[in-house]
Amino acid sequence: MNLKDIAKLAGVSSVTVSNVINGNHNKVSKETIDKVNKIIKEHNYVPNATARSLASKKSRIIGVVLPYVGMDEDFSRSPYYTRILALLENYIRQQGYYMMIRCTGGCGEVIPLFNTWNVDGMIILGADKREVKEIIGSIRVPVVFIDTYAESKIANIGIDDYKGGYLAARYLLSKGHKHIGYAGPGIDSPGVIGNRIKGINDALAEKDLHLDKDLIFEAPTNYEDGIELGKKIAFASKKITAVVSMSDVLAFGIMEGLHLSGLVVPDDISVIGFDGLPECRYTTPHLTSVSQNLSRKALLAGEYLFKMIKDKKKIAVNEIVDVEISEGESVRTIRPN
Amino acid sequence: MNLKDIAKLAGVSSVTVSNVINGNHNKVSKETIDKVNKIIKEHNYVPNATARSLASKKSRIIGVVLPYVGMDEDFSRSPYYTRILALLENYIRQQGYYMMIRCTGGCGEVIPLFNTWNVDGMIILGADKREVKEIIGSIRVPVVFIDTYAESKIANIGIDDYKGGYLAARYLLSKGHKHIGYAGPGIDSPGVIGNRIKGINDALAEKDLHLDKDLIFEAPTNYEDGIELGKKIAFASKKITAVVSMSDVLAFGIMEGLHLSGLVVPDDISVIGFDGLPECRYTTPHLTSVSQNLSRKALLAGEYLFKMIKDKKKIAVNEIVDVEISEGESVRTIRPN
DNA sequence: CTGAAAGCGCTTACAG
DNA sequence: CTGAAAGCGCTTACAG
Repeated sequence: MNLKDIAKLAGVSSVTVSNVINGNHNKVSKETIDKVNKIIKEHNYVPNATARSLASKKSRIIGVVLPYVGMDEDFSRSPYYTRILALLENYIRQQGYYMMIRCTGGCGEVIPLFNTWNVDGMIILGADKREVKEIIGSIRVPVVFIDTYAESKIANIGIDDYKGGYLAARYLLSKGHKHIGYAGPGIDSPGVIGNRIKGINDALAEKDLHLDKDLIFEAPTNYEDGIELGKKIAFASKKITAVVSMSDVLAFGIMEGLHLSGLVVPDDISVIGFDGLPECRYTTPHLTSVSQNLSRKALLAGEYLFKMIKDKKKIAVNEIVDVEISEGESVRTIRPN
Repeated sequence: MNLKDIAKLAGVSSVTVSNVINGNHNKVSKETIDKVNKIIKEHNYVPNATARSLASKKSRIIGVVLPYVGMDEDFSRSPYYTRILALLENYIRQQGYYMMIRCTGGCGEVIPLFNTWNVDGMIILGADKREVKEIIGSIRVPVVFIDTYAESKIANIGIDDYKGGYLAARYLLSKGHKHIGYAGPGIDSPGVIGNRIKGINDALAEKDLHLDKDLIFEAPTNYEDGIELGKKIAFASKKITAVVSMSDVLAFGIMEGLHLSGLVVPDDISVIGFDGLPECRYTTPHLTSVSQNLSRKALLAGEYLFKMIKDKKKIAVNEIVDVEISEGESVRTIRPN
């Protein structure tokens, strides 16, 4: 069954059928519309999307790019990406578009991939500054980045990482903690981490404190590395009373590592995470975390993308979604003695 | 840049370029191949996938269908689906195919969707018996189901649900539990749940026990409902000492509900989950669970699908992946007094 | 409001 | 080994 068949059955031309399907109702009479629709329904006809895409140069496909670590990795390692992905799927589906997803180490390799499919737009998660130029230079469709810091004119949806770091440290300080540790990627990483570190430092500085070099624990933000980090922290300087972790998943690992080392959270040491995932409630004690509004991030990403697609012009914008402390029970109050 | 441009630059016909791109090396001389490839590389040419798909009637797209609950739901609610999805993405990507995903309430609505894109194959998660007929009746490409019970001749990858139920109950019995509860979807659901229930009952029967009606707690398998269920269980018959939950996420909720009610797991009550997700290690105590090998399920699904695609014929098969108890600390040993 | 013609960028037989 | 021709199933101006 194709357009021509339907046209023949309806006694009209393919053009007319095409106009009916595409809702160009100003070009077709009411009766013709009804007649054609009836035949379409009777025969369960669905237009061929590849032919449509080829002819119209639109695909209704949105390409979504997720970062991955190695060939054997999969994105489920990161509940954060998973959640965003699910939210985007929902949004894209409700727009009547299709979602094509791809994990990749370098966004460069993804460009030919999506060019090949004439995607109407792309959403790229966690790209770094260097990749951005390569991407926007060679892609003509609208792109929205999530969590990317770049000088270039791009549409980006991020969070207030500085404030996140600041709030985490302030929260711990307000609970009487003075010797605060850091756990996460190398503290000299630019962008996301750099800004959080700055926030932490500024909060500490207000109390004439600073991040002690001995209390900086660097590791990738996943569960397994978290366990190792937890063990290290357990045997580190005795004065440490709290740790700021750069992700919830890392924090889960840290809590486990501390537990395995015989320490109790929060009695012996407090932990605060970052992201505020639903999984924070799976742990005992529940993880206190700097919570970001993922629904809002996904919503904004979708809205900007479709606005660009509909208006056919790019938007340069940097939307910063607010963060807040979501309290669990993993931070204890130290009484000033 | 299109085929024709490349052909012109290389001084050959489009057919020849096409043959080079598609690796029909027996049809082109070595020198021509090199010449054409050089030009392709120089100009960063990528073939237009929609045109290819239209002409060849192959798309290299695999459609993946996930079940969802309501319009506002997203699949991240279920770490189980998320994990499978991530594993499938990895497999599909490594085959050089594209993955298009879709959440849906009824698989019926997904048929026109994927027909429209000429997908080369589909993987459908958690379809129920009634949907199967509708799907296989109206789709011509290879389909692999995951976790589906059906009489029809289909390719399905499942787990040994009966054994899972049996092992869970046996495990609890071996620890001295006699009053065992059930938590999960309605126990008269056919398929997955029905078989697990049967396994539980058979294990209990071996000890002249049975599932007590008072100890059956029905709810959808998600965290929030789990909390409510945990509270109910806490105030249920005093004799209950252990609960078998039909999913890990539900079990997490139950543990939380019990905790909120002042009960301690496993001291006051033991809990065993189902799935064996990595998240089992996030809880304190770690959740003991009937663990299924998700990597293997995804691998088998991928292998069967691509075998069907390559051999161009359907396979009827029901692969049952083994399950085993993955021990955490959420089940206590009751001393016979 | 309706349709004939051209074209989107490929691949598929087929002929040489 | 190479290429001319036809066709995949649509949409896009354009003419009426």
